[in-house]
Amino acid sequence: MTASLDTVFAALGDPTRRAILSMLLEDDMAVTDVAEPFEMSLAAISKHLFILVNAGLITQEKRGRVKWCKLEPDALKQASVWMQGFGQFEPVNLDDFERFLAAELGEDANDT
Amino acid sequence: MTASLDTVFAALGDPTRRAILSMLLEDDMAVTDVAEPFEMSLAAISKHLFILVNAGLITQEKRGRVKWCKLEPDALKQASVWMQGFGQFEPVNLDDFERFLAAELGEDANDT
DNA sequence: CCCATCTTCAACCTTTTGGTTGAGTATGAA
DNA sequence: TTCATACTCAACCAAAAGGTTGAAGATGGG
Repeated sequence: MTASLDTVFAALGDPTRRAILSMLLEDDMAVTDVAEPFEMSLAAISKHLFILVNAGLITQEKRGRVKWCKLEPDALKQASVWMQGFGQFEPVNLDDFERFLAAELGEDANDT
Repeated sequence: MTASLDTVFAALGDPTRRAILSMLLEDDMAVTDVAEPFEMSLAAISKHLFILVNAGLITQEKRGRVKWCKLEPDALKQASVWMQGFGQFEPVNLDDFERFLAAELGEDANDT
């Protein structure tokens, strides 16, 4: 909603929230399912999700008892444009991304 | 140095720090000159600069009494790659950037 | 209706963040 | 030497962030 650079970058500054975004990249998820891999309470995840909603990075839709979380990648666009003003980074390198994503999930979202 | 996604995104989450980066885009600057436009103490700016150094977003070099601050745009690359994994944003749109930059400077770095 | 499930709310706690002030260090200039 | 400039350090403070727990609100199922 607000989606200022402040709220977007601040939201991205937390590894739990980045992991959540990565998970939602694969599919929409219910709140409980989002929380499952993490070693923290459901309430804590609920707060993280609220922060992501506030940054415009996800939306939530309640169907029945279940609240579905959906990634909204367009919210990253403004931030991406801001960053690219600092350097001509090669546009989209998905190989690099896959590696970073794997590292992120490996470090932050493991439930071992 | 550390330059994890955590530290980079967290550093970018503060409008003062983003404004500093925008200023350094034009030229290297001494700490005192960086602080000048802001309505906060030099010590506060010094701390912000330390956070930016820690995130790898700037480097500092002391020559004589003066400590020069230099932008290190490459530190944004990893974060940029991460973000681009969430959407195929048009690579570099400097027009958009100029507008956001102007808005940022107008809102955050005014000393009226 | 009764119960289980999904999610949030409220109160609380600890740590971090972002700021202040005053003193201290290092350097250059006269 | 003496003084001003450039910057950081240390102590402190208020507010925000990130977590907990227990209770409560919706909703669907039997």
